[in-house]
Amino acid sequence: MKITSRFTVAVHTLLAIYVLGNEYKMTSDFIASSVNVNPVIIRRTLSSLKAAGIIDVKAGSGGAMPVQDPDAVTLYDIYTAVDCVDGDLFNFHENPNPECPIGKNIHAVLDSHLADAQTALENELKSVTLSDLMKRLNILL
Amino acid sequence: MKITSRFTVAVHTLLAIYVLGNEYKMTSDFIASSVNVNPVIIRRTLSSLKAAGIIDVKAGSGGAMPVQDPDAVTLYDIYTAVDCVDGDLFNFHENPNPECPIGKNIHAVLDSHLADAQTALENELKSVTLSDLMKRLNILL
DNA sequence: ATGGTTGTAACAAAAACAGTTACAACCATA
DNA sequence: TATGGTTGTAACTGTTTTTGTTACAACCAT
Repeated sequence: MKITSRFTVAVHTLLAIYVLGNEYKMTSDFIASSVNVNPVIIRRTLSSLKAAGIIDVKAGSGGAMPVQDPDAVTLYDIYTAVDCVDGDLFNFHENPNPECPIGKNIHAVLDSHLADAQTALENELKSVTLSDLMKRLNILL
Repeated sequence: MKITSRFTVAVHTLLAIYVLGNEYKMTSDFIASSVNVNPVIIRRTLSSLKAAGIIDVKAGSGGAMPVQDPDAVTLYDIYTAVDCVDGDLFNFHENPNPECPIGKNIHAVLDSHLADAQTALENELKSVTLSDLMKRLNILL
């Protein structure tokens, strides 16, 4: 089980737009060649990021550009923008037996702990901004 | 994306064994009817939990029983026992373009943050023991 | 020896992801 | 206003992962 690569592709895409956007026109073809995937994958990613209000994409003339300040965009925002997880992170088996004392109470016993774990993950993602990544990237360049 | 139900099935299975094990013989059929899945699913779960040293399973005569103290078994132990995640939780797209400044450095920029998020999740799972769940369950019964 | 059980292989079905082709809609600009 | 490059999206394929099922040999207390 892994969290879909849509997430890291989206981060990669945003870094390209925010860091290289002044130098180059950021078309889906350009970004696709940096990420090394099919341009359609990038267009889908751009659609999601646009719907989340993080970037803008010019139809026709082409090119993606920043909308939000990179300080305001966290990894969590990107993670939700590309729908990595639909609601609960942990999967339950359906219809446990209500006749059984365990089956009847398994949700009551487990749910809060699983929610805590998911929240811990998400809080960590909220603590990192696009701006943080850009600073780190600039040191490496 | 969701974490496989093998995990919650395994927790359910262990609660059954630890809480009802004195009253009933815990066969795969018995547990399967509480969880409401095919008995083979439970046998596979029991195999994993046995391999992790948490329980013992009697072939032939049948029945599963506790080995480890419930205080010593955390949700994380169960999570790893059933292989919810193989190594990294977050998936990367393969072979980003090394000619591109972003592609070349995307791992250096992202990896540690993703590892932190994964660790936060896992630490939360480590903080809950089977014993905690049993106490909560006893209140509800 | 037997009856109920485990362990596991083999396979089918379903769901999620990833990748691809195709093409209409769009728009700066020549 | 025609054009060339681009986006947006539908439709489809292939792959992988997960889940469910049947089948049966090996096991063992009685």
